[in-house]
Amino acid sequence: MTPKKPGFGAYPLRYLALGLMMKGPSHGYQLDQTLDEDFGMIWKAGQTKLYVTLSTLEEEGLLRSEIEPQENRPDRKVYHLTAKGKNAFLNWVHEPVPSLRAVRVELIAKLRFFYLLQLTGASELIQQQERIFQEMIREWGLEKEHEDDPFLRLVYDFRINHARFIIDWLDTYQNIAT
Amino acid sequence: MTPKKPGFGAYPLRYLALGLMMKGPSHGYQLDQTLDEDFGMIWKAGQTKLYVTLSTLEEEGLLRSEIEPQENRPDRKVYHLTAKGKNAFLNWVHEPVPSLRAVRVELIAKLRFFYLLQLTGASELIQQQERIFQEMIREWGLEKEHEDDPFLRLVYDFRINHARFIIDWLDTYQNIAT
DNA sequence: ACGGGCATGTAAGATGTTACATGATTTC
DNA sequence: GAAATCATGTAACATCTTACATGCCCGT
Repeated sequence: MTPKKPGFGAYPLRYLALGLMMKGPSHGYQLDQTLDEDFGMIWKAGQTKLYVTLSTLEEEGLLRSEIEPQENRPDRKVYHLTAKGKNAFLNWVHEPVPSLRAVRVELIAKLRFFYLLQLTGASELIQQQERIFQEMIREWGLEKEHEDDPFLRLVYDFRINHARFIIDWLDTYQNIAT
Repeated sequence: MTPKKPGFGAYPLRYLALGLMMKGPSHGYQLDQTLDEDFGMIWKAGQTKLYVTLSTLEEEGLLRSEIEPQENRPDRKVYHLTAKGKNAFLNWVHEPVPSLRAVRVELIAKLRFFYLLQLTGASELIQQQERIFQEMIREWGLEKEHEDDPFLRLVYDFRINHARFIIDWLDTYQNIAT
């Protein structure tokens, strides 16, 4: 009955689909192409997956659709955002991601939308995100239990430096792109 | 009929389970505890998942089991590696990972096994891995199509530096731990 | 008499993927 | 006449996760 865990794979596609319609109504085939143009380097979704996602989104009330008849071409099913859908997207896009591994795809997708849709609040998002990662670094630094295990020290070292690398990149991004 | 795509979530657990038995036969409950002790900081698997994985592995002929009766305790199902299972583990553990995102969990798990089981070849694995990532950097550097899009430049910058960070860490690891 | 440890699974449910179905039009 | 583009989906399959089932022993 409840979605609970949206699954790592399907999670962003919902929001990518919603986000693409922020510029106006569109139909599956076109969305698939726009997705490839604007997010192709970040995210590859099969065409069919997108259609499935769109149906789901309509069932959930985040989208609504009308059929647009065409001559000499198959009819189009044109979707547009509902208020609920717009809201869901805006909440998502302003929300920092909870983990380092979500940066590569999900956070970058969010930043992409800030850029493409010229949304405000990118700086705030980046700053929130940095604070979250700084807090992780602080907590990992406190873990003293692994002092006897050299392997664990290296793992924590990896994580801490990974987080630092991402924070640095976010700083660079903020300076250049906002 | 064929496994094809093992799925990102289940993939390492198979090999973790096999690897844990390299030290000798063991049963599900114990494996669950060892897994938590040795890999807890890297990987959390529910107890049930492990049992399911063990059954699957036995069906595939990578493990075999005997029941060990106990007094005043439930019987144990003691698994041991078959030749095929041992082989599958050794192949996996020496195989570099294909992507940056697989480093955090999968590559580190492999390195953990080199450490715990005192296997030879860690240096070779690290060097192969570095070559793979260096090749990625080279390819990303060649992508000139995104020169007009400042966002894409930043994304490629992110990837390249991400790969560099990981290569650096691998160097450090190799110097300290091998 | 109850919580925790020991020990193992099954079966159902949720989720994700993709092969296939359809069919007209335009371009080579 | 073959291939690509336009346009959409269904239904089956594969995979993953977890709620639940079972049951004894030990300590407090």
